[in-house]
Amino acid sequence: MQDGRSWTSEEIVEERTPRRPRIADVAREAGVSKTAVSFAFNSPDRLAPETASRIRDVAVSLGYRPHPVARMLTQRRTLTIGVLTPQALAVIFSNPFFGAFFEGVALAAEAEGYALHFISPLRGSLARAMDHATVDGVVAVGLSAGHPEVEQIRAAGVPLVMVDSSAMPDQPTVDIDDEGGARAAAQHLIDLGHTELLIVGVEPPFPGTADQLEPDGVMGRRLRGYRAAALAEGIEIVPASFVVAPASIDGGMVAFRRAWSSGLRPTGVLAMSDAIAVGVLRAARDEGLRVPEDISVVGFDDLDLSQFTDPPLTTVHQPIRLKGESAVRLLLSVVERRDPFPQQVRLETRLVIRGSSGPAPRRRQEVARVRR
Amino acid sequence: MQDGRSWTSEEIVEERTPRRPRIADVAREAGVSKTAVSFAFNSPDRLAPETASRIRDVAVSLGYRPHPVARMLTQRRTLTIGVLTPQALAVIFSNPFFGAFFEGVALAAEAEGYALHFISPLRGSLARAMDHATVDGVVAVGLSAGHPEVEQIRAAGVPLVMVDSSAMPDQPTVDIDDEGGARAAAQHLIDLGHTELLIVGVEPPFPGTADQLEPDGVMGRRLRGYRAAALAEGIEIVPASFVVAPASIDGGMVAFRRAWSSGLRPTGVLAMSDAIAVGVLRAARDEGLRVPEDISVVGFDDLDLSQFTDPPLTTVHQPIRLKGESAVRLLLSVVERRDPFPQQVRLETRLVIRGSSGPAPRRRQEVARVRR
DNA sequence: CCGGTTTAGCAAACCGGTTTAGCGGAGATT
DNA sequence: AATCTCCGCTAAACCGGTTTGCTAAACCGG
Repeated sequence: MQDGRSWTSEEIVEERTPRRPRIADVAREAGVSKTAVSFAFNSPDRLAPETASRIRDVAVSLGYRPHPVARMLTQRRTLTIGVLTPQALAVIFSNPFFGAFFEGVALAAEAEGYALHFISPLRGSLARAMDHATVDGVVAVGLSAGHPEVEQIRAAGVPLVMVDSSAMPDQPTVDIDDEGGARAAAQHLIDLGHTELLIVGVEPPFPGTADQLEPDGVMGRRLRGYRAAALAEGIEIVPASFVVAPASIDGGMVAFRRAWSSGLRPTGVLAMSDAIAVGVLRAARDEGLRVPEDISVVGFDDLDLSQFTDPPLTTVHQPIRLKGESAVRLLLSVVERRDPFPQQVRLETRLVIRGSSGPAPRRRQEVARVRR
Repeated sequence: MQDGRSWTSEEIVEERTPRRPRIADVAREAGVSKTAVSFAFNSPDRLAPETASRIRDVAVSLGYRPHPVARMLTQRRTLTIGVLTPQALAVIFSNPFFGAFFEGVALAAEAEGYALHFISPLRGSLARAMDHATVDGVVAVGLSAGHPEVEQIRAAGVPLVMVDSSAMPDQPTVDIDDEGGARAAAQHLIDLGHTELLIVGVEPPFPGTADQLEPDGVMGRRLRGYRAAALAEGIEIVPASFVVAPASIDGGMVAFRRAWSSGLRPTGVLAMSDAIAVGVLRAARDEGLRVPEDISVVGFDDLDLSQFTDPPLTTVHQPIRLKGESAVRLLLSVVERRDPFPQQVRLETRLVIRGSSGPAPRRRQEVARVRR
């Protein structure tokens, strides 16, 4: 005030970054109460038509939009569903399986007007990430049932649907017939005369996990399916012929190369993911093997790209998009209290026979000879 | 009260679903003020150590966790960044390009402790979706500059970084050297002797858009690159040899088939996306053409899968993940007010020559004859 | 003209936290 | 002993909306 001028608070405000207009600003400008402004937006029928439209005019002229966070607080709903993954999003998004899965999730969510919020371990902690997540419900994918966060989420009273984890009673879940699909895949190779099988599983995200192989997890179920078919035909699956790899093309290549150079000479490979199968395909070819003449490869998932590989991949089809859709629909049914009873959805799988599987080579030498 | 008993309000509450404990509950139970509880969580150093730990004990025994929405409201930050796409998420997630892009986005976001919130047109309206989005900033990808939402977001004071849209002054953007990449691709084919070129562009998401081809958009820039190289060699690109297709394998197949059956006999195809290029590859083979002997195909993007196609795809590499990372880093630098000056980041492209391109066939008949 | 019902709009409470200003008491300083 | 400082904690204001309860005026039929 040294210049003899007095500053009104309004002027001072103008000097700074223009504050986001609040409901009170609109109310003052329009000469009504905050309530009226709120009504103008949410229940215009409680206002005289001309009042409502006048308020709205003032609102747009001020550039006012109700603050979404404040609105969430009072309405107790966020119109957002959380997608929880035990791995970093960066590795999730690189996986075509999740691409398809999220497609289904997005489809069902958008249809009901919900947005998607991805929750992944922040600085290593899923719990910390959950604390920041403003969601009406959560779809957790690939989270093992024993994971500590599960209980935390349930305790927080947030509706939860688990996808592809071991079965949990009184907990909505969505999964597929992993065992049946795997059995069909193994049966297929066995029917073609294969007896030397290599199984490539999916490496669990946390190497440090105590129970490396939960018998009830996805991998456990698939392994059980493979084994069941083999056992029925008297074929033995030795531990050495079961390896794991990251669920990627590279992972599959590395795994096959390692198995091959360790002396294994399978004529049939059962991969628990298409990405791995594609990697096996490539690695096998690099070894000079012909597919399917020298070696057969069967995948799992039936990704879009699997019909375009060379040769097209024989694989176990699972309805990935539908899985995502089902999970969200199930979730929303409990979020919106339409159906408080936890449901368990199990989707079908089926073997899709394409070009990467064929009759086993007559004699093992035939294969061995090829190797250089 | 007909039974002569009086109900305390507490008992009534107990009858219903157990309310989520609030900060006041913890305060009462621990015999302290709300402030103390808040301090126990956020600035424990302002409390006597034993008080803080006692409060925390009470909190866990009650299962209390601060309500994230309430916390957002006071702290004025959501620790979430929004990803805005002009198309439905269901179509976005099916596109491997976005998979890779989101990988980069997720990487940079998670590194700074931010979660991801996807904003897509809700019931057709991006504006409506934005109104519900609780984010500290937005990365908009593929949004044309003229899109009305852009102004709305800026007016709302939400920091915004635009990726792959036409350049906007005083607006942070991230894009790539589309023109240079395209020029290199076309030059490559021309150097190989190709003169009959087919260009397949990416169909814009909104067929109804007035300016189908913004000269400054991604497609406009790439087309300009193709044209520049052709023009320099005196090769003419007639409108008929420029077609568009959805950015998918299927889209590429359909587009090529249609072009072929309409009588076009290109010896070289310039596709503006790898997905399209892969589709072209397949469709060409379906027509009995050999790649690259009869026809060469050059893509754009260099997706992971492009090195695994048959033959491996010659394509223009762009650093997709880096693009996502850069966008988020740029965004966070303004969100966290480290750098208020809008920056424009332009990333390099480079031609990657693989197996899908080769010398043009000697005579055009040579190609025509192949056709059945 | 009167009692009863609608209508239009307001003040205050509330959602569930954080933050500011300040207060009483203990220990240190003069 | 009086004053100062620091510590540990609290009351109240605040973030920006929605919702409840209520009132004054307008409307209505009799």
